[in-house]
Amino acid sequence: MTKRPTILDVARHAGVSKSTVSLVLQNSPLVRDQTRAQVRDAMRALNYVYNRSAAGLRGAESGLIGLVINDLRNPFFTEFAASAQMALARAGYATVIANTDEDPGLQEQVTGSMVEHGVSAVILCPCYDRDETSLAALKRSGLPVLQVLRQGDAGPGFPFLSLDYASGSESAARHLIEQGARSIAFVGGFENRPVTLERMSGYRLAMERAGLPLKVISGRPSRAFGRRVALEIAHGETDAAVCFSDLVALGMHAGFAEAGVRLGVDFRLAGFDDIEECALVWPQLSSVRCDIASFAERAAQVLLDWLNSGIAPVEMPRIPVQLIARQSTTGP
Amino acid sequence: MTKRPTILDVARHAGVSKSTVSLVLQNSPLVRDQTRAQVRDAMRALNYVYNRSAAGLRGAESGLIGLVINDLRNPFFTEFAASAQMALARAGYATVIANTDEDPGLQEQVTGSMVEHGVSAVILCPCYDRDETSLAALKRSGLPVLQVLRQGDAGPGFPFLSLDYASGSESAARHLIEQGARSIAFVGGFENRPVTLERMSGYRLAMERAGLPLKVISGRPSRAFGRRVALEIAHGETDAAVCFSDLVALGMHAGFAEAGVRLGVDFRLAGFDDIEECALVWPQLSSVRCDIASFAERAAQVLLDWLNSGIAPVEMPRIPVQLIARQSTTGP
DNA sequence: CTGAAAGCGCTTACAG
DNA sequence: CTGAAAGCGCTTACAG
Repeated sequence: MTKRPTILDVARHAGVSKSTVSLVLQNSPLVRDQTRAQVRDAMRALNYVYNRSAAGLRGAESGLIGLVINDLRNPFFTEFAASAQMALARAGYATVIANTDEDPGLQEQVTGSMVEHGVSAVILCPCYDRDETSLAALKRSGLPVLQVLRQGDAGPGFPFLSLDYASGSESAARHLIEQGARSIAFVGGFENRPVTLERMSGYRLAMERAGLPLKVISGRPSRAFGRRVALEIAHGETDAAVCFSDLVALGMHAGFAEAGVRLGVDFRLAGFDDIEECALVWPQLSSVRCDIASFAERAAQVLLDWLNSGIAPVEMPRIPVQLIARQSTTGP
Repeated sequence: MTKRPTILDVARHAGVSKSTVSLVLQNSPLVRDQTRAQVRDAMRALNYVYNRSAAGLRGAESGLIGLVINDLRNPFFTEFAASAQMALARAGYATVIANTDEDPGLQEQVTGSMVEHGVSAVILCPCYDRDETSLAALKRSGLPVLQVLRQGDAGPGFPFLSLDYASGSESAARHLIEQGARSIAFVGGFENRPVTLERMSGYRLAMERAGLPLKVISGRPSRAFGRRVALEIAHGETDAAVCFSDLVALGMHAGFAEAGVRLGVDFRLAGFDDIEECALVWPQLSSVRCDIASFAERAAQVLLDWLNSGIAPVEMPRIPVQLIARQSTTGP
């Protein structure tokens, strides 16, 4: 494999100066159409490949966006990441991705690496990290960083775009009450975390309004935890649950199947996020739709606008969510 | 935000030449310990950030690996991507990821973009594309490209690392036969594709050996397709199925639940991939374990070895897989 | 072990 | 509209 041709080679081949080639590369209107065509032909003839590192060095945009996700294996975040990456690709940006696996040490490493690579901006769904030292490099960099879906421990360090979790769990709880449930639990999520608190607050509000007692069962937001809880509370007095997430709800779904509890009849179950699977299990799972694909596109757009305008977004409203009622709460 | 300090600033601050700083950056043994310490102090004092674009320009490794995936929303590939990214991060590489969504046009765009960004190598799970023009840029680049999990249409264009799909479906079919099943279908996957053919071949072998008739129900490897098939064949003569993937099997799982068919009793169902969910649904789903996390680490290692040694890997053996029998085939 | 010099492939004013 | 020149922040021989 011989050396890649440079703009100088292209310039020679096209019989112009390398400045002209550079201008063509940037779609400058300064170049005559005919010249532009010549240059393009030369590029094709030589199999020219643009070298972005070189461009970046001279001050151009790197065309690289960092995407830092706390848990990439969770389908909710997978969908977010895939959609965001594709939206960014449509705008001509490549995405450097990293899973921090909820580990501040990893978060520190990967964000540092992204800064070294000269990303133009970052979309961050942070892991929890009390003093947020793991975000120091990002903060120092002065890069546009859009925080999404989860507020870090240190509060609003970066502009924050998220969903209206509170109203989501409120409508879920209200729906369960309307269906006749009286002993409704909130299942899953760790109680000291912002997302949990938000998702719980709507549930709490609806319950208090209806004069019903709260029942919070905290724990890892995983299928395994949900399954365990279902097996424990099956055939008990609890007659419904709002879950922290669909993963928890799907775990409960499996646990209740195992315990012979009929969803929508013996017990009413609502998830949160509305991942694809909800409509494809049986009985179908009611859930709070977050439309994460649209949310991801919105996030990408906010970041691109920031990048283009140079002005950081301020105080973004929470994106509305919507309860999708299915068999697990309304019966078959 | 002021300009980032360069090695020249660091050199001045530390009272050495910039060459020395560069050597420290590369952990060269040529530098005296004391000098190295001085330089490191200066870097810290100035908040120096290494500029990889500049380094790359002068010939150094970019430290960037491309990861091109046909369907990032599929949990099987998500697990692969997340594990590969983390293994690469451990080796100091950042990962540029792209979902091609089975679209050759997108594949062409994103691989081109990766080459422009100067990735050092690529891990590719290609989308199907008859003439593979979408991979032309990658081929021309001469970069190390490791193809994984799926052979492209044009056959072995790049070194290929994959799992022993054939023996997996063979042991699944044999297991079903041993459990007493006689009318066993192979469900899901498009028949003209290499992965489908491989995953089917083991099933075919086992069935022919046992003198049993084949029954192939092809289609999209999705939950929705599996569910539809289950609803169609429920309470029919078919008494077992080997599925193309867990997604198909989980769709069938839901469909059978809806149809009132008892898995492991009325019908024996085996999936393929053994994603986490298999052990967390009820009845638990038997599946062919691919241990995709280990596979991803292996793939990362093969690529890193290639990068370090400069020699392309040859003829890699298929990684063994293993049937995990659970309630859906053996009964509760 | 350390320094001075050249150069990687681009972009960006500045002339013309 | 196009060209000549400088320079982005590094690494890499080459001296010393």
